[in-house]
Amino acid sequence: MTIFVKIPPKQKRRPRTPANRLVAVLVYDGLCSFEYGCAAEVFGLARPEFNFDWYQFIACAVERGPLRATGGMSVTARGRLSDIAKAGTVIIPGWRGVDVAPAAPLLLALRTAHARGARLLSICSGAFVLAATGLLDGMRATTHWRYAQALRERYPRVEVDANVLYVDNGQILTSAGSAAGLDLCLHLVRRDYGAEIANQVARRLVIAPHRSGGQAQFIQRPMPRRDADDRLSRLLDGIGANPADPATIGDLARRATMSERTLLRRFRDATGTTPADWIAQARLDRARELLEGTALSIEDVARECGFGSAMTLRHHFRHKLALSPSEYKGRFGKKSS
DNA sequence: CGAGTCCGCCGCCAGC
DNA sequence: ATGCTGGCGGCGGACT
Repeated sequence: MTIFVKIPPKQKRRPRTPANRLVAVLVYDGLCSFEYGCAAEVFGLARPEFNFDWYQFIACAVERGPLRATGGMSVTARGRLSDIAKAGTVIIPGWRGVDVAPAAPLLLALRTAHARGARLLSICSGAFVLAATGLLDGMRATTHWRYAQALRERYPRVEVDANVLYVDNGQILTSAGSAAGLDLCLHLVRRDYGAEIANQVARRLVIAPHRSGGQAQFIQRPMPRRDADDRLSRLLDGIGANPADPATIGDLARRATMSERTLLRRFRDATGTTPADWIAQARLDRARELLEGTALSIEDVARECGFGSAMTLRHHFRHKLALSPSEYKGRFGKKSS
């Protein structure tokens, strides 16, 4: 698998606050609680750890409450449809059914928001609502793989790609099923505030490091590639495939055909971290696989995944996982009889 | 744990 | 001017 790195268009040292920080999330009868939760978790929590303004968050309902939500709850939203008119970002967290046509006032509100320049995001079956507005016509989009065929049939002008986590069309973004909504929301944070801030949000979410080595957001996209990004993408690809490969910064820079200084900068822009830290993370991932799935000794595992010695492996394990390799093996490894 | 060495990283600045 | 690049020097963390 080849991975492609999405680099935010422009990134400064200081976070770039989006002009309109109001995020409106649609609440409807039959609300998908989890998809809603993804948006609320990323955009709706207080973040005192940041010394700059975070997003404002408002839940908007079309119908009068209380409304049903999956999981046996009923909810009432503070906001109304009119609040969508003020939002800089509108999120559709799923939809109550692929056969249920969205009400005309909702579609109008979304089209108006789009014309005003607001960004529209859908999670999972929320793509059906966006498609109903006609705004997805001629665009690439995605949805939950279970609904991809239905979306194609109902909206043949939408180019449905079921093999990606999300699609970023700039002003309109769609994501695949359920948890891919988190990836998309984090992607937007990355666009707005940069990779480092997005990583901090991800860390607080305690998202499994397996998804991306715990750092950057990858998009698997069979799209026209950006040549400028290609060199770095290839490099990250190589590190992931063979983390044991010992390489100095100089080696990496040569492989990526850029100077060391530029590599460091581009690396941070794309991943929010440094090469050494990234490689250590990749090696740790590899070490965990080996500890889980093989009977190799700690010493062998250390050698195999590129740490110089068992001591170094222990050090990184302690540091990143607050656990020793042998504890990890005992807990997650194969039963040794 | 500490001393010594190494080098990864980043601020700064100059050049294109 | 602006934006990106690359070289230099130094600090601090990592490895011995």
